[in-house]
Amino acid sequence: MNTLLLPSPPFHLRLPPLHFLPPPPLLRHRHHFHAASQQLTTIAADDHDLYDAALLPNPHYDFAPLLTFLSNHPDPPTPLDLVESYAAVPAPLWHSLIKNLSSSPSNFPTAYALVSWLQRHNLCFSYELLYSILINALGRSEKLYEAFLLAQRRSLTPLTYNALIGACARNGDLEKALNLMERMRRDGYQSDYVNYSLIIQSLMRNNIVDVSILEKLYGEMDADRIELDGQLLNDVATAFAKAGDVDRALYFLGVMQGSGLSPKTSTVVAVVSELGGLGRVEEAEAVFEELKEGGLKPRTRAYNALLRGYVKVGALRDAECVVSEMERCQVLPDEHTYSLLIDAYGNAGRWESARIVLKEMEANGVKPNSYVFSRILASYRDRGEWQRSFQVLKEMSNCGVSPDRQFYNVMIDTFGKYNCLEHMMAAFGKMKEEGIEPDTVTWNTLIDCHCKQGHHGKAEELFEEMQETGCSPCTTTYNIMINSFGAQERWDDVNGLLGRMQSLGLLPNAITYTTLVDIYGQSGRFDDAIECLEAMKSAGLKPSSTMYNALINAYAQKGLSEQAVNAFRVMRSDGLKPSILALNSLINAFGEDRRDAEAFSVLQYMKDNNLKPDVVTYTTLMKALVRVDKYEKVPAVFEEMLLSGCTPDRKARAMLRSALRYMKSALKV
DNA sequence: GGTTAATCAT
Repeated sequence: MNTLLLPSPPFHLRLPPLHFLPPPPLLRHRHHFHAASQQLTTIAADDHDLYDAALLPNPHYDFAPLLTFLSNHPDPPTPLDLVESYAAVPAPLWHSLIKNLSSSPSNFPTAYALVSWLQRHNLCFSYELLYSILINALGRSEKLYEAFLLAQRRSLTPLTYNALIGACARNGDLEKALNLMERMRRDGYQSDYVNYSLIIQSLMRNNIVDVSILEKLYGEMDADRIELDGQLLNDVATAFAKAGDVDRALYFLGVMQGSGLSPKTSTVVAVVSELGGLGRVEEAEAVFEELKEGGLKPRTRAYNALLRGYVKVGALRDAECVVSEMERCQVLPDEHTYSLLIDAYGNAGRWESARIVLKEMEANGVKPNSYVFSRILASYRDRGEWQRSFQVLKEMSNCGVSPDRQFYNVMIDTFGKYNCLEHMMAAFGKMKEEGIEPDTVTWNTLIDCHCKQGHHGKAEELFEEMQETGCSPCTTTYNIMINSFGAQERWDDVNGLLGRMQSLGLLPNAITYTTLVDIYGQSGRFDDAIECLEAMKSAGLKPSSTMYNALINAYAQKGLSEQAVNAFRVMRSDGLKPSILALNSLINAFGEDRRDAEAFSVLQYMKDNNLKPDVVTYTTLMKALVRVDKYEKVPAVFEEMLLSGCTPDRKARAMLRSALRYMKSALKV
């Protein structure tokens, strides 16, 4: 796993101007971190000779009699001469033998018997290492429960901690892995870098990366000065890309380049895809070009990532170019390629072209499936054209494709988001009629849409029904219900939900805490709100700007400008950048507190700090003026908004109109 | 590979 052993890079990334970032903090001490905990992985990497030696009949030691004896008599006494014949075996040979044995699940009982035997006769050193080899092997063969049993028989040491964390991460039990890591840190040990890789990989497995967890992990790695090897750098870069922090991801690509490592294609693809998703197509293209210049042939997934960007910004010509380049390079388009292309035509209102793509798809032997149609439906939903649902459904059946669960989930969400609760419930009924079992996403969508329309009673009924039909609520479900009970100021029920989460072992996430801050803040319970903020910090989650925004907003709406400013300061001292959202709330706070001059000084602050004021900024400023009866100053603000390139929306125009109305009535008097 | 939850102006 040493970075020096990796092949030299086939290409060098030239990155867009992002080199304002500080030098890599994690690479300063790469040669200093060699905790005992790493021995486990070191054995795997470095002791090939010994490892092989243990497989073969050893010139000095024949283990066969011992192993035969142990598999027949797991519970000795062992004849003394048998014990003595192994007294001089060097420890590394035992380590290798156990590792070799436990790599095959059928030999596991023998491996375990051997470890117990060695300990009983005190023939080896570092039993912790032996046990961690066993735990590690159990984790690799999906025997997490057995791994825990084995670990719990003794107090946890760095070696067993690491083996157990690895076992959890490999088996997708992220929560247990994180809890163990936390305990390990509290006990004063640092975790193995391999475990950081395994945990980050497990974090990415469901494709949505929780930024707070990632930030927390990265903070620990930084604090512990964990060495970032090639694998971990790739994992961290990919995770940051998938978490939406593409600048961080680009930075780690740069770090790899600087250390002479080549990023994996999958890492580059994740970055290109994320850049595309953010509409940063020039950068996406630049990184993609680097991939090609390095002599690597991009395949379908890489092209799809680039295509995503062009579709996102509506660059239809560029999107078409990508597809023709794929043809030229004989890279076969897949369902994803086609569905992106269909998205692009759909977004441009070119339904006919989209239909042609569907035909082409069939002609090329890629059968359209529910996935493609759910993408089409989602893009209509995002543009507000929920009526198209029926058309998509018809088109689908023309192609002989039946909707699957996820398609129905999108459809239910589409109707729910546009106030069509009857259509939504009808779709839900049809889904069940067709024998498709609703999942947590289905129920969450149904419940949340009812909450959003203010039908909290129905939402609660659905929450009960969900459980009656045997579908277990997840963290998201609880977050939705906490929000609903909070809106109704049912504080005991909110606590009831939190208690149930805890008894089920569901950890509150950043959204849970933010929701709590929001609902407590909105109803003026600021002490409770701040308590939640503290609880989040002590749970080890990094407070997000969203959370502070919720708090600032709550103070703002009550006209408590001093407290809002204070919350803003605390946010800054936590190292969070002021966002437009937070500053708009601050303007609102001053406005509601009749401090219009200060509201305008926030506008100045935005301009001085290269933050572009938006429609909300100007609308809130106009409101601040109305609040202090300075109607005559409103039109100038509206004017400035237009000049700064903001398109006024309904609310902005309404604000101007009401100011003009007040002016007129003031003139009459 | 697609779907769900929290933050700004009437």
